[in-house]
Amino acid sequence: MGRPPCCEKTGVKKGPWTPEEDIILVSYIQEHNPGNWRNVPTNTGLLRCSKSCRLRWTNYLRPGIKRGNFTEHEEKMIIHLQALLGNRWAAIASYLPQRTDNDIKNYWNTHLKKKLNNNKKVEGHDDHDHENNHQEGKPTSSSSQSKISKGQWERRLQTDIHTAKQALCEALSLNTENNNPIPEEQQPAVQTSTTYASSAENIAKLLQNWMKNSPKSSSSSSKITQMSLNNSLSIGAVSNSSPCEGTVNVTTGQGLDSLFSFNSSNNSDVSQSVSVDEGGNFSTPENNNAGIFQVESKPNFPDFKAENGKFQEESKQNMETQVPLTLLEKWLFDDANAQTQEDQLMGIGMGMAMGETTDLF
DNA sequence: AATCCTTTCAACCGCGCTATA
DNA sequence: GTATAGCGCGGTTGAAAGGAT
Repeated sequence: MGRPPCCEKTGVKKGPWTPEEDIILVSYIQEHNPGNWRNVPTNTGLLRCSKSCRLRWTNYLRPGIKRGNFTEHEEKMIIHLQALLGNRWAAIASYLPQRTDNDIKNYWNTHLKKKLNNNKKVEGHDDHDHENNHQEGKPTSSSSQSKISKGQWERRLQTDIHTAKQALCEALSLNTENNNPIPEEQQPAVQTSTTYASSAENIAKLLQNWMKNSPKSSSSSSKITQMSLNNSLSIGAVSNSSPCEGTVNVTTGQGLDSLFSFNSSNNSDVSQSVSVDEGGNFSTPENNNAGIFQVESKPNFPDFKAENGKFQEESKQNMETQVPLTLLEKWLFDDANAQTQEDQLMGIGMGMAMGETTDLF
């Protein structure tokens, strides 16, 4: 007896989502917040299964998603994290809050894997073991477990932990030490090109029409063109014409402002705790929460911390503690810093675990 | 211009985990 | 302790777009 289907197969629409469906879903979630996906199809009248709705939201419609080309910095982070975590895309995505796990997974499969393979060929490496482990979704460093003794394995495991901590620390510190590490001229066209542009523009048009007809739109309008945060992180109109990229050049109701406007568009993945007041103004505290994307909701704004998944968990934690770093990250920093010197002496710095990836850059 | 091949990525599928009754 | 529902995750698929012949 197999597992029952998540929903009735009959009468369920499949395939690409239309802008109209997107609008229905977005407007529903705007009112009810993400969660309880089971009820979404019935309440919205969408002929989609709940799973499809959730996927569409988390991978596409959710605010804060950056689309388009990956920056060199993002690429580097993905390569590092993939080497450490394996194909745990959701975990990797948690360190790139603007990217979805699906996006990262696709990018890895279509770009980075080839890039690494080419790099290996150029270097003449014959590292099939390493590659196989990636294929199987396991961290590289565990590849030799079966070949080494238990003592060696334990030692290796410890080394892996140190290396992981250090690499994560490095990846995170890239965020904090420099808000915009890539020179402007080297920045990819992420802000000016996106494969989603065409459909996003369709949605934007539909949204504008929809909002014109919406009673909400006339009640309170806020035009957000650009907001420079206290550390040069800018949010808002730096991006392209896609509403999902953070541009809110149209006059919208507050609810939709909050849906589409707080996407950080910088390329360094510096995550910010952004407060939005009732006038649509943004503010950010002094501290940068590396790896955490947090939005403090105020009245009339959807409570995005209630969103499911990792953001909810992390946001909740930060809402409660309001500390600059999560405990884990603090631990990583502290411990990795303490270990750096020791690891270098042991010859197990980043070079060993990341040898082939770091050479890329 | 037509056809075939390759690449990209949105969406689907199935399984595992967790919460709840 | 067990069954069930719901959600999240990773692997895979397939349509569309772009490139090569």
